[in-house]
Amino acid sequence: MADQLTKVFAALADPTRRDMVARLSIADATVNELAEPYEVSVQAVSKHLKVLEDSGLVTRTRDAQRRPVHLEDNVFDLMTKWIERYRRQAEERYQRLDAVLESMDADEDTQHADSTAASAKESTAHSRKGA
Amino acid sequence: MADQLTKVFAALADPTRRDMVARLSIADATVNELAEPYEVSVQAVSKHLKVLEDSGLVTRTRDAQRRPVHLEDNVFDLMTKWIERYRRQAEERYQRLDAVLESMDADEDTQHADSTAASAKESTAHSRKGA
DNA sequence: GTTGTATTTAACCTACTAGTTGAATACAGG
DNA sequence: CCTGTATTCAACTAGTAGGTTAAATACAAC
Repeated sequence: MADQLTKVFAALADPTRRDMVARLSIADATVNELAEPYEVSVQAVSKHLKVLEDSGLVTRTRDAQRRPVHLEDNVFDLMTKWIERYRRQAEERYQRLDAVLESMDADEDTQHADSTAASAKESTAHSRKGA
Repeated sequence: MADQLTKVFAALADPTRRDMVARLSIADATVNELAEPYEVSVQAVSKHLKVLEDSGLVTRTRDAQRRPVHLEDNVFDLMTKWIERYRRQAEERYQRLDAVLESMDADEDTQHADSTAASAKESTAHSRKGA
């Protein structure tokens, strides 16, 4: 019932499932092959795959009694689009803020910064590294 | 105890929290401001913020009795790096597969494709669109 | 110091998640 | 047809997630 973005993020919020995705990025694999390196039961892995499948991250074909699992790389776009949208939004905002602070720096000798400006300036120290 | 990638994906696997992140990308906000548009209690929003904070997606400063929430956009990099790594891996693999299939297409008139090749070829139909 | 506002903590409930084991299903091969 | 292999389904359990209300804390302002 949840939208796909919710399902995809939830699917990847599990280290075992992320590891499965990592391995599937190299080659398709069957349930048993995928389960082999983990300590959990094959049934548990089958459940993980159901979650990944429901999220659209993988699909399964049929090959006799085997169910090869295949990674659907296009689903990644859904996430990156969401992430990039708000990252960009945030970055733009910080750029505007930086511009304001720079113009305040220019005045610093003549006019002393009040407490509001000081705290606003302090808040730029947080995460500006990619710049 | 979970690693940050797990926490970040889990944090974003909730529509309310994603919406908060979206709003915080535009401007910092207090708990009450954030809670206002949602139907849930302020306490519930406070919990959501704790999850976001534990994941590193937001930080909080102090301003009298208020606790302004601030989005840490650098955490997005963690996700995009993970995603891009495996997307690239998968894409490279498909490119190799496509190359193999193209060379098979070249032979198609003289030599009929066997069932293995046919099913392999069919599997390319899945998600090649960004190409 | 009492009152009002912002926020967190505590205790509790319900639903879901990830795991288990055991049984069922589907198919291949002798 | 029987056996082995691959996978799923069913039923159960322990832990966690997201919500609630009530109480506690922190601070401002009068």
